[in-house]
Amino acid sequence: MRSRETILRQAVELSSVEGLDGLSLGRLATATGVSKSGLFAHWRDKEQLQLDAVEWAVRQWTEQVVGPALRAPAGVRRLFALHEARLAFYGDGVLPGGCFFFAVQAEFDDRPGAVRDRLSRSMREWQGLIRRLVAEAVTLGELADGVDPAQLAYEIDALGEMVIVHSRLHDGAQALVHARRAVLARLRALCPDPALLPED
Amino acid sequence: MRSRETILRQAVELSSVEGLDGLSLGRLATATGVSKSGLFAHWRDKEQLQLDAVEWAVRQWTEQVVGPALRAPAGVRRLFALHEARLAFYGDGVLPGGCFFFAVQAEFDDRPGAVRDRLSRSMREWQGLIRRLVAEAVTLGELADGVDPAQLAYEIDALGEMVIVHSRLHDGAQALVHARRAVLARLRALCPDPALLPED
DNA sequence: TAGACGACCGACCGATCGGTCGTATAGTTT
DNA sequence: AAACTATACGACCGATCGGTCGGTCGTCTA
Repeated sequence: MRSRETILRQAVELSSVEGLDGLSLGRLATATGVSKSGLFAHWRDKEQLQLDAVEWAVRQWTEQVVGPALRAPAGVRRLFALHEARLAFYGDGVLPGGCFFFAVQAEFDDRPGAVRDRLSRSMREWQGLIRRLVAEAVTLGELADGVDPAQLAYEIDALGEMVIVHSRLHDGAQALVHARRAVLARLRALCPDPALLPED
Repeated sequence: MRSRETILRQAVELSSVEGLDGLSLGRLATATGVSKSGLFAHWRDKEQLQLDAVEWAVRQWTEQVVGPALRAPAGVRRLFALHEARLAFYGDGVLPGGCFFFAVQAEFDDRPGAVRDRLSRSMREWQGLIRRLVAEAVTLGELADGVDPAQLAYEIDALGEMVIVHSRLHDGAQALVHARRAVLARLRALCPDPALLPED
């Protein structure tokens, strides 16, 4: 039996090009060396496979972005570590993780269903994580009082997310630099202790 | 003959849901009251229709976002006016303009072709416009010297663009407030003359 | 060793896709 | 009134889609 893992990875890779709904089960089958009906032995229908593919992608994100960041010291350093881990994930580029999420959420945000619900849940968790780290940094006194967690979380998320758009159309490396500098400058301006963050 | 304008508007509207490539010519035909073969009397093939649909959407953007902003006084006020016009365009929501661009660029950025080229050209022009307005504001002395136009343009564009993502998953109105406040605070920090920008 | 079972296959189904073609019709010209 | 032209139509094409079905083969168990 071809490993489920292999098939899901391949599904995510194909979906980052042709979309999760535009993903052809026939092409996925030949790409993984399985017959099309072989796929239906593992998944009831296309939607179940889509859900599992999203689940797999979310796990990659959690393991490679959230996990490493949580190992950084709590406070503003952990917040910036999360931002940097995300940029590193995008910068790798080999894994279609970044563009997968970007493409798929744009594809499904207008269409109700289990896939959209799963995606929006994961996005809400991501937003909540950033907000929580901001609030934590404020509590620790590492960010100025009066910082609105929701406002700052929006800014950090936006500055990181747009790397995806820019990296395709312009110079991807430059977008990463811009995204890093923007958040770094923003945090340094709000952080009483300059030693907690890198110079540049 | 049904007006080309009507058909293109309908095409953009449908594409914002099912994607520009996933757009079904059959559904577009019935939605506009034209037969499917009637569409082929106006456009050679699907790609030409897609290109015209993108062109139509770009024109909407130019007329409703770029145009009004350019009527504001030059300098940092024009820069902020551009940001506000964009947010207003997204906030309207009736026109699927915002999500159309977002969905379509995510759909085509991996697939070479005339549509992708047209989209990336228009995005490059958009980026260039912001950069030019930043540089202009610096020249007029309305922004601090040493401001990197490319860096600031990235930030303004990112903070505005993410409204699209957030408005679907969370509270859209709140995202608009966050985006407006973020850019306003950033510009006020760089602007020697506080009177040029609104309080909040 | 008999048999139950899960993985997998090739062939096939109805539906829908983009696109073509012959024809009917309305309006204009002669 | 007859002839011509532009426009749009319904019917149809091959290809591809998601999904089903009958059946094969290897493995594990009683």
